[in-house]
Amino acid sequence: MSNTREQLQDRAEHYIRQGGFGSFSFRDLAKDLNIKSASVHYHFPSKSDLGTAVAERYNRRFEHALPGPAKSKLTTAELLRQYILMFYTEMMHSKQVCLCAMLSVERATLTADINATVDAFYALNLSWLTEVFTRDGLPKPQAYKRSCQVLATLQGGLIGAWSQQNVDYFVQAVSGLYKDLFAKNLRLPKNDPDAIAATREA
Amino acid sequence: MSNTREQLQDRAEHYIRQGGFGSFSFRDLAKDLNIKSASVHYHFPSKSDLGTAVAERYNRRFEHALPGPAKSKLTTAELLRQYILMFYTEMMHSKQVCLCAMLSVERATLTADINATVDAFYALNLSWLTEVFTRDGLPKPQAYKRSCQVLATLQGGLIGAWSQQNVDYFVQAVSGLYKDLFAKNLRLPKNDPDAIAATREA
DNA sequence: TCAAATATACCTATCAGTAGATAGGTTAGA
DNA sequence: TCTAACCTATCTACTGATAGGTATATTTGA
Repeated sequence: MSNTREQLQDRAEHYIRQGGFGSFSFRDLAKDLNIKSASVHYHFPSKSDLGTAVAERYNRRFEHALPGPAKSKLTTAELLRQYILMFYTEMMHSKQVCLCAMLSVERATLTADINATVDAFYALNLSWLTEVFTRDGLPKPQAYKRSCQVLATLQGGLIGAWSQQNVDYFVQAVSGLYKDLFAKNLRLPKNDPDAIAATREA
Repeated sequence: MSNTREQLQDRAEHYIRQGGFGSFSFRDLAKDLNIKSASVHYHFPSKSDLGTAVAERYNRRFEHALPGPAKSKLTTAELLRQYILMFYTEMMHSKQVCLCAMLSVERATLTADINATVDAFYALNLSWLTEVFTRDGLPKPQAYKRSCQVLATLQGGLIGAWSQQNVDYFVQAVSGLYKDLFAKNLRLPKNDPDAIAATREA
């Protein structure tokens, strides 16, 4: 796997998660890597191919980072906390929004390939969450309801925080949710002032 | 106020709420109204002007639709139900996402004018929600936390439902939230099968 | 072993299409 | 006669994409 190909995906993901799929061109990517736009087409024949590759890579990364709920000895509350942290920390130090939240919004302008990969993201997350909630005896319909609620709050929190350039919005939204679910406070790593400042300036 | 100007905003809002600000051109609008793109520039000199006008109009509409919490004799639960319904019904029969959720996501590519109007949307909603929650004695920090949670869930729910073309995702997420807040079920108008089918096909 | 063939990763040059925007002309109604 | 609301025509900039060339490295076969 060539390094260039990976770097192109890195840059594309960066652009998508800041301004959406339409916010960058092959020439932008080329400039970033000091190559020509025709060379970008060598690695990804079409922009849809690139978008699909980036989204698939994102899903794989997400899937790999999810703690296996069945085998895990962690409590449900702790599993959920780790799940929330995945969103939180990535936002904190990459100052970016969930890739699939961005692509969700642009759905009408994207190719079927990309949309299918975004669909897979939802399926992946909802099935993991449902599994977690079902674990301690919650009936499947309730577990599914909870899953939708959690994912919606997380994505909505990210988008609102990004829009207002205020990480606290995310923290407030999610800690409210967590308390409703587990009747205890959500512990998050201390708000790093540098990261927040960096988010503001971006 | 010319009719054309209003129609242009209607069409622009429609495009934005389906595919984002970058998903349409002045030529698209011109075609929709059977005029020329130069005439669109007559009404809105720049695309930023148009975007700002559309977002401001959206805010005004939202503000007007919000029931005044102070004077209202409705319970907090009922006020919230009505608030939720604003998002729900608009999604149901316009098959579209919250305008500001779309614009939030594209923030990095938009002008300062548009972004300021989106900021005003969050301020407007959060202050209304906070006022509602404060009404029955909830301390301000808790009320604010609730407000972030509610708005995040609603916007995240809309985006997820739009992405998956499945209204039920929104309903699940929001009814979960509502039950946490008021310990009773959220009553929503029956899912209109036609509207859902229409959403799926779009 | 060494030349021929192939593959990889880039390049130049260019295409047709579309974008937002502007200058300046036309028309119809007050 | 003035102005609002359109028009034609055109500009520059940028988009994704393609054709075809080059240099380097790797693999293959006699």
